[in-house]
Amino acid sequence: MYSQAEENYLKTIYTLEKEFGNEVSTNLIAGKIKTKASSVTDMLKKLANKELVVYKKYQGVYLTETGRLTALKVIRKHRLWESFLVQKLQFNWHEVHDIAEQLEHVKSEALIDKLDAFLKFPKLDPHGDPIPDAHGRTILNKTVTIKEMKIGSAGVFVGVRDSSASFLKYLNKKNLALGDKIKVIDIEPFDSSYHIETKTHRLVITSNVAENLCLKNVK
Amino acid sequence: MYSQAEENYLKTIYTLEKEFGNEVSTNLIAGKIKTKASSVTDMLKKLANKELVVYKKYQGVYLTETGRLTALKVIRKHRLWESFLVQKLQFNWHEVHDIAEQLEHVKSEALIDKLDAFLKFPKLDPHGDPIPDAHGRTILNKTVTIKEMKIGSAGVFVGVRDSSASFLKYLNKKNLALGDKIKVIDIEPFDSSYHIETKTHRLVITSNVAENLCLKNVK
DNA sequence: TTTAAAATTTAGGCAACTCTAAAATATTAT
DNA sequence: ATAATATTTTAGAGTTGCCTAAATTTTAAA
Repeated sequence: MYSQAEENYLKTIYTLEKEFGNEVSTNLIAGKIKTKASSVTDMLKKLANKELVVYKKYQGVYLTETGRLTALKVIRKHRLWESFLVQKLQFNWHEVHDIAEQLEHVKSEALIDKLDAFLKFPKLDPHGDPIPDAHGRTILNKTVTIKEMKIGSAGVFVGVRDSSASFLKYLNKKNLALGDKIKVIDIEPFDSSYHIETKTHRLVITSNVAENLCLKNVK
Repeated sequence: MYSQAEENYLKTIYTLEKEFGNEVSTNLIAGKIKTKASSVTDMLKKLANKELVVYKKYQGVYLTETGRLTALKVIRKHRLWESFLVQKLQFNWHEVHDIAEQLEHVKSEALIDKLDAFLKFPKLDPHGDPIPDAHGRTILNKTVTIKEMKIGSAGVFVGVRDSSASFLKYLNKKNLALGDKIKVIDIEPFDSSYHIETKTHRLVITSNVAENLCLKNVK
């Protein structure tokens, strides 16, 4: 079993690899988890000893297969807990991150399997990110932003590009929630604003907003 | 906020106070949480500095009001999580303790309040122990063992006196679960065994078992 | 009431994880 | 190519929570 600190490093390295390509630098990690570079160096040595990462002094790190799988298991737990918090406990999706950050370190295979079943094996979390299965596999998560859609097409709102608190609050205010079916009614050529429609209401969003809303199953 | 270790000590001191009266000894605590007496001494000093316990060298400890409330909040979380695991995730009640032991340390008032609501504000956990409310208050938990019941009376099975794994397994095998309505059909004077009835079946239990099953709302 | 046994505390140390400050290495700009 | 700058590592140290071994205090027994 790995410590919470180790799990956090692995998860961080995993997401940084995705974002910036392989070979993650010490400073990048330090920035992400708000520690000092020297602390990161210490931990990287420890992870390298356990063969969870490949680390060469001054050259950055990347995950081994074991490291990647371990990271994915933590991410799986994080996203399942987030789904639980939103779907079952009625949290808003911008409130759940810090809580899931703690829950993801609870150790029990049985717990996470049963939670998965309880939630009916969701494939995407409330932010629209894919939930890895027990083997670390995820579905292809082909999403399209509203900006890429044509008039008359519709899809299911599954995620955002910008997950800043302010943007998430904007969505709440406008009554746009994950899982909503959204249809593009009209596109205004003048300012490329979008007229969209949900089950309950219609509204106009700016092009800026349109490129931050991700939809699935667009037809 | 208190560390996990601190919370565990407070919880342990609370339950030992209940079981053995005030002024809990170092060795008692050490035995309960499987550490050495010297480690306990270290921690007691720390807790005393934070005014969570009153501690006099060689004289044992007892909780302050703050300490007691903090302990009760941890116990509240533990029991709510146990209820969740059994009621929603279909765990058996003898499997949930170790998982709840981890979940009880997750920090979030909102989380525990929403969990409480999701479970419909239960008053007793799966073991029949009372769940403190946010202020540390519990319902009077008047229970009666089968041994104390008369022929023809019935009640709701809410807890056990002996919560050893082997006894809990026995109950599972006999298909006796928390929440079952149990009626006393007959008492055999010869060996004082009890003939009891649930919604689904009848069985005979020894006097030994009868004094370990607690029922509520007995009429 | 003195002594032997049991319980508790102190002293010194270890492991995990963090930090600051200084040293080493890499990168960039001239 | 070399100097200046930025990045990374090392060295040394602090905190939490645990340990063992030795010293102290309490308790129970003779």
